[in-house]
Amino acid sequence: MVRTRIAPSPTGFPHIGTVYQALFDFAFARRHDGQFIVRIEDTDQARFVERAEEKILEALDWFGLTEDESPRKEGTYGPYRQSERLDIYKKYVHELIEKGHAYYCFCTKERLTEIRAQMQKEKKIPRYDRHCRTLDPQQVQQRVDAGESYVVRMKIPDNETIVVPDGLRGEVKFQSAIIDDQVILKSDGFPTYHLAVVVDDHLMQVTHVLRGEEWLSSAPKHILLYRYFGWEAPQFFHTPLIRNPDKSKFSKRQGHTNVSWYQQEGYVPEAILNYLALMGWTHPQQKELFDLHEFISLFDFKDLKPLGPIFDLKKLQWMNGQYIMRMKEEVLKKKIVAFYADKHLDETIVEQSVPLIKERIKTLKDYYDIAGFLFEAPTTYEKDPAEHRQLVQAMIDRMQSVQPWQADVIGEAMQRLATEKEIKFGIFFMVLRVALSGKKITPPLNESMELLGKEECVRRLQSLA
RNA sequence: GGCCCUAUCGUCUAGCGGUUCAGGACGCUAGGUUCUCAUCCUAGUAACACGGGUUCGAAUCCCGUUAGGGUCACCA
Repeated sequence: MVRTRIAPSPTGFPHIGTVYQALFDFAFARRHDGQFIVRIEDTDQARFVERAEEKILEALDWFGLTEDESPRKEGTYGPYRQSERLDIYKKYVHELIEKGHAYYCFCTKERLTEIRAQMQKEKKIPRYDRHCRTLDPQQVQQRVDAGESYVVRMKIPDNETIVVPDGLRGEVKFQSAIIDDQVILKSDGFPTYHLAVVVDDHLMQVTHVLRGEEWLSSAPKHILLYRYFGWEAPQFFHTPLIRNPDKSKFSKRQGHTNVSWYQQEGYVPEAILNYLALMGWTHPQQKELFDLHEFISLFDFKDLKPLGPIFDLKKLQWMNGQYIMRMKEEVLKKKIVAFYADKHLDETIVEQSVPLIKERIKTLKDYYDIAGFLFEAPTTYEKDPAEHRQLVQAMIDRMQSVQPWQADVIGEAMQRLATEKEIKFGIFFMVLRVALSGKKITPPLNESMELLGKEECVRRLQSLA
């Protein structure tokens, strides 16, 4: 049985990095008829953001990466929100204390800051001095009973090599001597990530843990916890972090990390997923364009490469254009109408314009830039059409006689006029184009004119003549 | 700074000791098609970080250097 999970913290907007992770988890779980879980890691009350959980789940839906179990889809291993599992953690913390693998610590934050500063001054590794590790057990109990504030720390062995098996890198070795006695239960009664993640992954029977590379250095602590509990650890895969163009960790400042940005810019989820899949993974036939279904049938964690890819918006743009181009016209129409919901576009015009623009737009947002003139007459002109008053008047006259008002007939009539006037097509049609749309770049003119209707075309030209 | 990870065109990557003076894609440049733009077609641009080994032979294996990244919290 394969069970994967993402474990986002509700501390902000849905992050594209979370989607990146979810894509692999989802594909792997589907491929093996397993389950993909969403567990909300809300153990940091200070950073909690209202509605963040909801937005993360909505984002997954948008991408078609809907989970099998989560706070909104209770399975048999819930609850799926860590803040609702406090009793569970407490129980396991006590088990660790009883087994002698963890201990109470009463050190104040002030003291900790002090010793850290001291150690840094002495150029030693800044870590906890294990002061409370040797406290008298009876005194400890008294202080706890007296209600004194405490945390619980796990004991790290003195001199041991801890091996972290990583599916992408092999065995990564760490010396225990440099690892801190990590706090596993905070003074507010909440567990830290390290304890919660181990307990939950075990209890929820997660088999494959895919998480960011930033967790690799704390993985030995998790390995230790699994050992202390006597549990079998899941398989770990620490994925490279997506990077900014300057190779630093993908950040809001330099890149677009917020999923909603992509939605607002008119990217389609299929293209984003396809693009993301190509970061660190290669299709066996070197294919670049493939859908989620195909990806599921091929993906394995083992094929991931531990390199930190840079997010290239240009390529995403190209890919988005490819998806739009290949999309069924009916589907594209619906997406455009939905994207411009606030404009209440005339659906018939959108439908008829889709064949004209599908090869010309890279994002849904491009649609109105290129086809907006079909819905409203231009108010500004990229070139001054007033210079060609006479020509415009001639166009109007010729249009009146076009019958029927169809693209090919219109085109023929206009070409004939241009020939008569001895004007090059390029120049002639540019004047007409700008006069009708205000723009130098538009979809094919004849078809656009047919869509606009004779009356509207004439009206627009008359306002200039 | 310690520890850990990584190292092929600007970017994403193929390559898993010899058939590669390194292939594809995006981007960029030039040309063709065309009423603009886009699509499409053609061509071009551009990389094995460096230094040692191992080997008959290294982009491919080993070591070191350098560079980049991650991490060193009662945040995840």
